[in-house]
Amino acid sequence: MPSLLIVDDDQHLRRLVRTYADLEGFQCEEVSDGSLAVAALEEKTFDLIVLDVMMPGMDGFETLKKIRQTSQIPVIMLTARDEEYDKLTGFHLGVDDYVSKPFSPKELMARISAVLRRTGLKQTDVITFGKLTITPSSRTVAIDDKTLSLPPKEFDLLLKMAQNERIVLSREKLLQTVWGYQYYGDVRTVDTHIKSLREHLGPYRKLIQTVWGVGYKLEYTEES
Amino acid sequence: MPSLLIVDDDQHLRRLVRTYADLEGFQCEEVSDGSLAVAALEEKTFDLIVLDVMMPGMDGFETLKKIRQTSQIPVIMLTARDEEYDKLTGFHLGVDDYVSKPFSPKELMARISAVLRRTGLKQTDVITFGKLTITPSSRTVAIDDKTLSLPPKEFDLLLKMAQNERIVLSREKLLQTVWGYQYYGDVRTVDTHIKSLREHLGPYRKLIQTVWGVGYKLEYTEES
DNA sequence: AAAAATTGTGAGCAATTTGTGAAATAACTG
DNA sequence: CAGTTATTTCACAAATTGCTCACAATTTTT
Repeated sequence: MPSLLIVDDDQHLRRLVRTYADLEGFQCEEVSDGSLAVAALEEKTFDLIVLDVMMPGMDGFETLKKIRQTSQIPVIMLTARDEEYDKLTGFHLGVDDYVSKPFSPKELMARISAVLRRTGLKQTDVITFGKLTITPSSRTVAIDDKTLSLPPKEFDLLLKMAQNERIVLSREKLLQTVWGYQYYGDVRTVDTHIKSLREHLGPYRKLIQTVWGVGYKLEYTEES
Repeated sequence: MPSLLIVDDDQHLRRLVRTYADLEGFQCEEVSDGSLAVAALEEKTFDLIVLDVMMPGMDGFETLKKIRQTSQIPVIMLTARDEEYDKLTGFHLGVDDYVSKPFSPKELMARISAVLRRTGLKQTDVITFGKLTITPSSRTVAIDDKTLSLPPKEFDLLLKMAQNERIVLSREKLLQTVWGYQYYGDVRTVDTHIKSLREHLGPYRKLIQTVWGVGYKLEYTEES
């Protein structure tokens, strides 16, 4: 039962979406503006967000920008007019789909299902960045067709960052998720592992970027 | 008596399939969604899964992807429309067959039998890695045309790993599946058997790879 | 430019995990 | 039943990995 967060200032529209989403068996939650949405995401995790572009205060774009700093949750945008689609693509914010108002609830539901199916598939067995491939089931990393096996912690660290591409993860967060919640060691241990992970990645070391004062992130950029 | 796992959110459909499968003498189990299916597979082994594509929550694709991380069990997919067949083939998930709704129970049974015959052959016949051949029916292993017979546990261990090529199996998992669920012995027993299995495999000892901190896997890599 | 804060790095030691041989126990075979 | 083969446990050696710390390098702030 996937969970949905519906973000719209128009209460009628929220209700409409919710009614149909309930029928499809989604677990719904509604908020009336962008900052509430960001807050809700910090509290809970959702499988998908339906986000209206036109809202007073933080509009949909701003909200999404904020959300994308901490999450890669799938997003479907509601736009007032088709023309706004250009903006959506322009911002590279990772919008999974958009629906123009007025829309039929059925269409929206169909798109929600489609996005969930797509993104569900994306959590595949392999994660790829250019010629670097991570395969969790065999716990191997392949670089330029050569496989190498990393030490457990390094592999888990890489995997965690790969699963959160472009999102900065603090040392604390990494310790929590990779090392486990009851780990009380030195935070700088992460640095040491990042270091040797970089060594192991060779030319792909630049995948791992230091975000000064915050933590690390993995980001793949085309290079030749 | 082959065992079947039926995965579908629609209870009527599950019952329908089960009724006919029982008649054919299959040992059936039913679950209503993908995550339950994954859980069931961790508990028990089945000979085949009948998996509906369209399900709330984890859909069939997602579920299969997840299953494929730990198992190569044969799968028959139930699709709502013929068009979805493209997706099935496209994703290289190793779907053994598919049946489009609405289907006649007889057709489904025929396909189940066919898949079991096919894959059954694959399983009972031989598994090959280069010049190493494992023959479950005679419980022998041939290396470079010389057959050798392994002790029971070693053979089962090798077979289990061979059936999960490239997938890391933890000691716990191996104990569960090879030794049985009610085995309470020392986990390190696995190591001992791995050791003597390696000795028996001679030059093919490198098929069995230690995945530090996790377990063992069997992986065949071309070398000449 | 200096100070402060943060990150990179190398090295040594600690801890964990695995390999291995041997011995004890169990199961099987003729 | 005796002898053989399998299985399991255990202890210790070997290997690998993880952790901390000190100091260097870098970035930011004052």
